Amino acid sequence: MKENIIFHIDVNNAFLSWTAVKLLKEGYNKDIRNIPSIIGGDEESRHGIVLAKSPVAKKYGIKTAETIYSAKKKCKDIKIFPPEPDYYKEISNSFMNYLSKYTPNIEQLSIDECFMDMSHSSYLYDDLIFLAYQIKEEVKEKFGFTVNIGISTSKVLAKMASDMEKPNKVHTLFLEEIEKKMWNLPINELYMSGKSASLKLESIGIHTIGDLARSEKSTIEKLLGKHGAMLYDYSHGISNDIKSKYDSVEKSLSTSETFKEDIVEKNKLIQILYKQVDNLSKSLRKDKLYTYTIGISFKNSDFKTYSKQLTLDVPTNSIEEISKHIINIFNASWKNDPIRNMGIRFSNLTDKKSRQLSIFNEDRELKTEKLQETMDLINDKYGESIIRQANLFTSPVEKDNDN
DNA sequence: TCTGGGGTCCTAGGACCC
DNA sequence: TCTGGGGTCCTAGGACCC
Repeated sequence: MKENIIFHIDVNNAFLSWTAVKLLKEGYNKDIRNIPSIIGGDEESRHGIVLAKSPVAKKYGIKTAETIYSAKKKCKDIKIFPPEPDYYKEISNSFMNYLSKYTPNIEQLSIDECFMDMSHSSYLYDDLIFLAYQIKEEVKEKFGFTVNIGISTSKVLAKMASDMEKPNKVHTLFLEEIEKKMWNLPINELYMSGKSASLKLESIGIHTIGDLARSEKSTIEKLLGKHGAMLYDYSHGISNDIKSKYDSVEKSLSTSETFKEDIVEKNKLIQILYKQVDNLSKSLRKDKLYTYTIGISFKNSDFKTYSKQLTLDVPTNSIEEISKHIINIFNASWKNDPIRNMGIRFSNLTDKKSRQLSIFNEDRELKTEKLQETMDLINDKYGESIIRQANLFTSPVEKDNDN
């Protein structure tokens, strides 16, 4: 039997590279990959974090997800460019589409990375490494950005490999290489060993991936539970179970928004919830899905988060019904505190087949669904939601507005 | 002029059942 | 006065990823 061969392909500084390519195409005189630059959200609307950085910015110690405020302190000449999500999606799609010509077994892990299962390709082993170099060059030629390609026999090792030296590199990380190439890395560079797990591991003297690999699995499991057992296995290159977000059916849908200013008015919050229900339930209906569980989450001015959810007996995707529950959940959970960020989430999703219609309401429900479908169609055609439920326009009556 | 948004999975504790 | 044990479902919160 042939061994598994997995490629992990990762775009170098994806958002920044993609914006760089776009700017060059538009005639911009600089390649922003070669200057201290970042892609960052708008500070004014409190979206001020670093989404991607150039290698030069990295040299200043700027990290992804830190505040733009602090990035500016590290480098006062930093150039900041806004993210362009629609453009990124477009370029990601054509990139993935291009890669899929090499294998049908391609698994997109996020907007800028994927696994390619090359096990059943007709290429010979040595040719596969050559092929990786070829793909890397072709991508650069065709799209104008560079990638890293990691090659191994499992997803975890392929992912660890593509993360090694950047940019524009191909790395292998086969089992016999992990001791030399991976065990000397600090523990927080192991995939899925984040801040919390790494800190706990450090506390018992585990500083490198090798330290973890040489420890007792049972000790790690006691410390970190199931997650610990998984990390231990990862340190030995065992496991093939990174799950793909894009291929499988969605397990939950959510949306959330950070406000320009904290909101304390109940009516405003409720209006925002209605808007979120309108949008998110549309995705539900578009995918022909129904949700059992509906929830709201809050982040207040102190950055504390809390949430409340409700599971229904009969799943739904009706804007009317979801709105009704959302209001109840809101009333039962909002602590009257100033809210910085609020969002809703649908989970426990199901498709129509497994759904049980309650017998008595079946007729009415089907009619409502038909109506909703028609409304979605019209709204799709004319852009914005020109037809909406009446309750989206009228402010709910609130008598107790004093506390 | 601090700190996004969209996901997945796990855990601890409570309710409820037999 | 006593108060098992196994299972399922649900909730809230948190860790982790890009």
